[in-house]
Amino acid sequence: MTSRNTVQRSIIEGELRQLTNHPTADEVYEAVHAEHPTISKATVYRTLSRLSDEGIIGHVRINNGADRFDHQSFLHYHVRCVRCGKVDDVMIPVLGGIDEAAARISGYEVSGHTLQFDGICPACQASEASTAERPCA
Amino acid sequence: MTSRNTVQRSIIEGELRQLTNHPTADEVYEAVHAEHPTISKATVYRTLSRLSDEGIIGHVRINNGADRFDHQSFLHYHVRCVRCGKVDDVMIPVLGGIDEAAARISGYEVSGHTLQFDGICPACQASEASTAERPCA
DNA sequence: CTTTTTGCAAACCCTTTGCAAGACA
DNA sequence: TGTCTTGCAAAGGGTTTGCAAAAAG
Repeated sequence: MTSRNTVQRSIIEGELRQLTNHPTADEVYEAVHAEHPTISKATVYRTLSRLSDEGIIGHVRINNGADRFDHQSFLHYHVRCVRCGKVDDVMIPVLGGIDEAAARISGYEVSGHTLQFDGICPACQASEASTAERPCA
Repeated sequence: MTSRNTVQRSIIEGELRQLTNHPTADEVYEAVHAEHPTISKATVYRTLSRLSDEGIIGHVRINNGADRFDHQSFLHYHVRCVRCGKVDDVMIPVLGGIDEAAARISGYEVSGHTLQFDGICPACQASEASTAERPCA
């Protein structure tokens, strides 16, 4: 139950703090691995999972794609580009009272919600306008 | 581009219409396979995907779990039991104007959104109260 | 007769797990 | 010490794909 401060843990958390674009576990692994080749993928997955369970980092579950991790752990929403897969924050106000409404209607004991937008990011909009169909960077 | 009316397609669609509990593709396959053993899993996956692309059925992307398909294709929300994995409809009103708000703030061209609640279903609440920790039916 | 769809099996992506060795408290 | 964490590799769940044969229009 007690979480230990291992070398790997602080490296992985530190790396996530640099990667502000909602990296996947695998992207975190690549970054970590580049500087610390001995750290394994399993450790990165396990550590990110622990950090998010402990509320230290955010865990963004994405429809249709790998889970992502977030240096910000408070509740906020995301939009995903259906062309290039990029994920950005959407800082609209948190939906107040909606969990209670859902609980009332469904009979579930509701603990939270996820809201995800789908769309086309500015970069892909631009490249679509000019070059017909090309995935953006 | 033209979608053909194959025997498999109508069997798969018909089966989904019977299964009103947001089955996974694999659950649809099991049901179809029970009566039509020659229909392959790949066909079920491909057909469900086509039907939902064409707006004939709904596609429910679930955080942390297999995609599900829905005999209802209009926009509505879902709640998922974190204990047993059950998925139910949550018939609260659709969030009006929220896509536009998200678009304004993010710069994305927003095409839609997904809202998913997490919680504990009535059955699991009951079994939790009595028998501590046991997944519900 | 042309194009889509099927069935099969293998491939694929993302993630988790068993286990023995190693690190932390 | 006693327990948690690591690294490795293998397994796992869910889904997609290449291909040749079959079916639809």
